Amino acid sequence: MSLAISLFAKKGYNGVSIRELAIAANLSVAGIYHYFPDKQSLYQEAVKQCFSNKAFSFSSIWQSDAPPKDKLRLFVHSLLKVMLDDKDFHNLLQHELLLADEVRLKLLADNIFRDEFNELLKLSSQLFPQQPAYLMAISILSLVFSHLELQPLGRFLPDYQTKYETIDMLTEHIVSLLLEKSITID
Amino acid sequence: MSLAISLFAKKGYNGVSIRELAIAANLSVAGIYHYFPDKQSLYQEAVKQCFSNKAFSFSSIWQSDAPPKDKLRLFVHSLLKVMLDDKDFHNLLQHELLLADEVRLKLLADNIFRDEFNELLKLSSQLFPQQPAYLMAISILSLVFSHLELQPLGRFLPDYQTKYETIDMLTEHIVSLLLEKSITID
DNA sequence: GTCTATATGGCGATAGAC
DNA sequence: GTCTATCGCCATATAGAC
Repeated sequence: MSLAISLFAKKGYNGVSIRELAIAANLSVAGIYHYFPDKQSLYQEAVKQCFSNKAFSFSSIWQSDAPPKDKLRLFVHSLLKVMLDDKDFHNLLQHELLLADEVRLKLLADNIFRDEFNELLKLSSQLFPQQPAYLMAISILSLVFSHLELQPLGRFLPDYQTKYETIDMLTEHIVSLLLEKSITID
Repeated sequence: MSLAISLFAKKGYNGVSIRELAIAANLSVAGIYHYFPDKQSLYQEAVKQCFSNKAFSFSSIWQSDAPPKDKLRLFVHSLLKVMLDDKDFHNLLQHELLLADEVRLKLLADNIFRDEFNELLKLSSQLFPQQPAYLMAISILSLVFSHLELQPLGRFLPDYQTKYETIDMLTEHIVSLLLEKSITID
């Protein structure tokens, strides 16, 4: 199944055939249909397993009594690590966002993201009381998410350096961007 | 051709058949092959046209003598507007980032994004001298990009309000997040 | 449970008339 | 330039033996 997840993550639903999945599973095509009624079911099971495997266990962060700023740093670092360690998760999530199937996105929101997002909302309202908590939480997620998403393109943009892809540098940048006053010249 | 762009943006390369494209173009399948040697060429032409249509004409912003902070606000607002006005562009870009074809991403970087990104780098180093310009520029793009990308999911998350999707509210949030000191409680 | 064999249909692409 | 007709292939899915 983990091979199926990987294939769907890399090539998308329409990019993977039952034949490929059968080979990856060391099974004949008919063998696949013994376990799943059709391709859609297989795909949805793959997504479900990939996402719930995470279980997004950031609970130790939320439960610690570290100061909010440290919690933010830990969260950003952990999220970056989860995404970098499991590119399949990142890619599958992007595919699901693109498909934008309302039913499946609602399941995702309720089952996978809801609790973590609530904690992130709390943290946001503590650290950034002058901003709407919802927008602030999305912004934090955006910074992590999109930095990774843009990396394949960024490698060809001016001023790019490989060190900008390291997890520590990204964490430091994102956290200080969020927390430190910018010294601006008007 | 704009119908082809729309189809590819919504369903991805593998999700659209030549037959669909033929119907959309009011042509027979063979008719399509009079103009394009194969499906790949048609797709690449669609991408090219969709992206260069933008030409990303933010030049008036860069050339103005407005203070840097105002330029930032104008840029964020304009980029949000471009993305919201042309969802096909946004979706097609996401598909291209997911495919991560090195050759095509390099073309994209060189032909479409390079000049605008250079301007954004300049602005970033003016406004945020304490941050690496590259990371800062990517962060600005990330905030715009991912807020939109996460909208379909965000609608099912706690604390969501429809007003958070308005272009003015998003602009205000992103700009003030970047420019204003956060009043944090340790 | 897993296989071979096959049904049925859509796919990308082409031939050749007009 | 645009069409109808068709090719060969691969897709999803099923039937039925073992």
